[in-house]
Amino acid sequence: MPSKTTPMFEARASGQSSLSTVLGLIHGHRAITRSEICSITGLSRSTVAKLVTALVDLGFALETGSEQIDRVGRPSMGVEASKEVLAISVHPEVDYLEVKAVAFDGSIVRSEKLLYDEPIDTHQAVGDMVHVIENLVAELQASDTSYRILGIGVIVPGQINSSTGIVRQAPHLQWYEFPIRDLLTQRVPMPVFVANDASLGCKAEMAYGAAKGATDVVYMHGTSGIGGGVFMNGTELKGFRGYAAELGHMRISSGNDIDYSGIPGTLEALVRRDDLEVVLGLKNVSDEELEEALLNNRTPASTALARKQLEALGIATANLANIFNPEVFVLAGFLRFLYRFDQNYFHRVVKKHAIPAVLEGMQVFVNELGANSLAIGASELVFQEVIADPTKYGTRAN
Amino acid sequence: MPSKTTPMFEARASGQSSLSTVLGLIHGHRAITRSEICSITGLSRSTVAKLVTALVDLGFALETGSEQIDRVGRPSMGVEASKEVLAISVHPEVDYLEVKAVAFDGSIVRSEKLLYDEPIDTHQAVGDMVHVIENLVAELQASDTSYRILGIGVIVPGQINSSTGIVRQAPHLQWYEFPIRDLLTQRVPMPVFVANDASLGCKAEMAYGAAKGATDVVYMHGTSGIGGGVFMNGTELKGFRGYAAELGHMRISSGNDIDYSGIPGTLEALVRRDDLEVVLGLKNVSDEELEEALLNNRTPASTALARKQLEALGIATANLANIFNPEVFVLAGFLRFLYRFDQNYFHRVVKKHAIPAVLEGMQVFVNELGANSLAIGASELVFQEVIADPTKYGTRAN
DNA sequence: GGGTAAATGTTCGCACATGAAACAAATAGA
DNA sequence: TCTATTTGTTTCATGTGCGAACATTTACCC
Repeated sequence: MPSKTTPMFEARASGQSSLSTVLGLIHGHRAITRSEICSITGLSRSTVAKLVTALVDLGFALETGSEQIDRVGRPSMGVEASKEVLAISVHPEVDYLEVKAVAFDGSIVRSEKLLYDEPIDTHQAVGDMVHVIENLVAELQASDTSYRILGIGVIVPGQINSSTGIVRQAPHLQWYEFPIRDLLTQRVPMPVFVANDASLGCKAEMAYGAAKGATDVVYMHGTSGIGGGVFMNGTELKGFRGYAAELGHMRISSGNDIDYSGIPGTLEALVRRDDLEVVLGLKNVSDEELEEALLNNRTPASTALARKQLEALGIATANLANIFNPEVFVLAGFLRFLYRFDQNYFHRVVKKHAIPAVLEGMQVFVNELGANSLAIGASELVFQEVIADPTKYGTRAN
Repeated sequence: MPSKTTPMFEARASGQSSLSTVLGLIHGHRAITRSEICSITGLSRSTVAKLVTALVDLGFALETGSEQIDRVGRPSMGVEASKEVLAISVHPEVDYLEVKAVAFDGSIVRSEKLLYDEPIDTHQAVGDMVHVIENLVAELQASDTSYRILGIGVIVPGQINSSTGIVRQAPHLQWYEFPIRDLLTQRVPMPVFVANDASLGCKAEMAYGAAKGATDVVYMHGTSGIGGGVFMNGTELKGFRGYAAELGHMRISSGNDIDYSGIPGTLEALVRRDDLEVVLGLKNVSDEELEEALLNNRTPASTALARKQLEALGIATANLANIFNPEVFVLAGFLRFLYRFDQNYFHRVVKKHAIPAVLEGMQVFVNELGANSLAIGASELVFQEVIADPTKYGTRAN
């Protein structure tokens, strides 16, 4: 007796529960209509209605009046991500500590910054983080809005084991084998997640920036070294122990210049922000100043250096294109304006070293998101967890 | 009213339907007990019983008498993958065409080989494939066992777009932009899948060989060029258009030697099987002969060359370790004995160029599977499809 | 040899996610 | 105002999968 309903053993919608899927959609779009959810997920109207009501009950979403016009038919009801559900991002750097509260719809609700005149030790770093977080939480709880803070995402410029939450090395901060997650968890009553800065930048660009909508993305972030983030088929490349995507340490030349890890001929050894500052007669300037100087005061020496760096960057990009065949390649940090210095030259180098097929349809972008990109990425660490199991983090877990 | 049963909106077992999961387990283990299925999947005994019965009804599995002893309790019933469910692998090469019938339990049921004295054109290649396949099918259908042939997997030594089934380039075979899948589909009444040889070798080693049980694997296969296969978190790295994992074209040196694609300084340009033959005074020998000569007739010249190649291979391996942080690294083809020539030296080079963290727990293996590895990989193309939707391919799709 | 504990198979009923169908509601356009 | 279109709402049927109770088969102890 064949039936028109669900066939026996039907394959379920891609992996997670439908509740997660729908919550992910709402989060990703910030605002969406119920009918859009139907068409994207393929779920029926009745199911979507039930799921949305459940999410509203759980406090993750709000139903807004239908606003859309100009179309035949009953207008679909809008669903928005709650602005009261928050994650806290924590970003320790050499000369500052920045803590932000990011809402479930991606907006920044609060922001605190602590400046350091001199380097601090790990002990003080943790103390400061806890202190700033506690202040921020108190402030939020005192406000009129009834915020719900679900977790903390820590942005670390270095190698992290994301499953243990231990910082393996962050040369910049002089952190080595530093169990930051456990130390924070002990002192803050919330789940804590730790990730690499480049990985988070990539995540943010994919959610709301240059790589929006793309599923196969390679991201390179140039600060003092060069960090990388890779997403393939929508999921992050983590590797066996979580140390994957160390793109800066790729050896591309036979030269002997060494990078921060002592490896010769690597991308990071060849493409150095410091060298750009030197050739322009600058020291410790901001990205904005360096960009301004590089693009507008072109000298033979600076051009030669930029070209040399662009060649290395192009070779690395081609290698990564051959390896990953990405849809979008994002250049962030100082790579952004190094690329802009002469993007035609860069593309020529890439073309020379990549297999033609992998370049078909590949797009190179610079990062779109500015100062908040890392905070948004860090909030995603928390929100992805929430999306994976909404009932666990919801208000009325009845 | 809280209940002890499934909580509302419970997250379903990782993605697919339970029927797929269980069928995948049976396929992967060849033989497994119902209680093992329970503990691995977390499904209840009653559910597993129902699913196994369904799979037996569908013709994918058999229930065998319980054989296990030496344990308290009622012995669990064994479940085996059917030997009557088949996939056909087709492997065109320059000087031969090999077609095999692979059973759902991984065994090779039939094998046909057609030798060529001289290169053939694409038209003849397709004709020969169809012919050999038809013969094999007729032979199988005439046999006593009632085989069910579910699909064809084609192994191509070159770049494939796996979604369109077009061979972009296979320099060896002189195939360019060759829509092999559609051509075969038109003439053979079965689903046809096409994939790259290295990707299939990797798949097979993961299923039954050196990388068994690993989820994060990088595989390099040296024939004339160097092909690669990468699996991360259990899923294949395909990239945006399916051209990912072109590991041989990674540039690692500033040298000017070019590879098959005209790119200078790449792994493939530096690590060449031909060069090894030349330095040993050989020409067009088999892998076995070359291995024998390389390992047992060591001369200063061959040692110098092998070292040079091992250094390049080591740098590439380190780069890939930094990029992927794999659990297992598999070297196949002539890389297998190049590695064995001096594996200590290789490991020293890797260690020098990789970040220490990514080498923790990383294992380097040579391939374990021999002549049938590609056929098994090709059969997986078909079987994975079957596993994803068992009811579609089952016998009694009632 | 008989009893007991442990593990597994079997059967039954129930929970719940989901779709289909029928109906109600809200819009644009004629 | 009527019609077509689209969406929300309600109700019902179905299939997956769990738990519980009971049956079966083994090892082990006396």
